[in-house]
Amino acid sequence: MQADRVIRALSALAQEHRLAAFRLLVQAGEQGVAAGVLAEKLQVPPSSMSFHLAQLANAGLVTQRRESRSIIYSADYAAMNGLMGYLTENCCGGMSCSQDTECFPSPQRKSA
Amino acid sequence: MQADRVIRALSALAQEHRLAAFRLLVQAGEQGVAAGVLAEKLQVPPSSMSFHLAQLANAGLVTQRRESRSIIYSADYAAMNGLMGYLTENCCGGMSCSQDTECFPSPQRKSA
DNA sequence: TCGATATTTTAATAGTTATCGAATCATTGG
DNA sequence: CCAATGATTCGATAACTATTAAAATATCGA
Repeated sequence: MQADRVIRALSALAQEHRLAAFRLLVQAGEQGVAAGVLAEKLQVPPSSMSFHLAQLANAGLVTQRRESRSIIYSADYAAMNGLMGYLTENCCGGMSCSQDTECFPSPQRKSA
Repeated sequence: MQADRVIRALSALAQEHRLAAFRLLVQAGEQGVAAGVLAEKLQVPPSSMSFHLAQLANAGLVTQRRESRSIIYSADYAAMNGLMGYLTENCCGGMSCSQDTECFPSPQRKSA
């Protein structure tokens, strides 16, 4: 992951509502959560939520799919892995048990 | 680490010059780097560098000490560990080899 | 003490981001 | 097709962030 993408990902997460939304999406897993549900859970008006979700999508941290009238957002674990990898490599002295620090519903290790 | 601190840390790193400065500080280790040296390496005017270093300090990611005329900045590995821990726990599904994902010149594991 | 060096603070300005109501677009059920 | 539902886009505004020259502060060496 190159610095430019990293900065967009960090900016995307560096905001109260977006960090909260992303956490919920991570919890929800592959299944994802509808935009309206996120707005309600976070007590944010729909247009604001939409704005924030667009930022997360632009940073590549979430994907979206339409399901009937709803638009369902899901965390992109590969992108988050990429971010964590960059931070570990470049901002952490390169430590951490390198061979296996993956975020979870990633290719391997399908979780519960 | 609580969400508020995490957001300040993420905001601090979500900027070209600050991310670059922090990377240099991580590389430099305990020894640290003077503000002026950072300004020169990053090709940023001193007053701008100072502004960015203040943001990093405010986020708790760096510490500073005076050494004669210079002010030496160093990465705070514990803070970075805290950030990584939060992200792993809350934004990654809680995976990663939890017992040992420390950034390096932390208490244990003194590095090369 | 004076001048030079290293850095921060101040202040003005430009640019970016957040907020949210209203208008718009897409999908569905009747 | 129409009304209802779920979501996004638009547009105005407020708040914050970045940039940098100039002034101020701190330390040192002579």
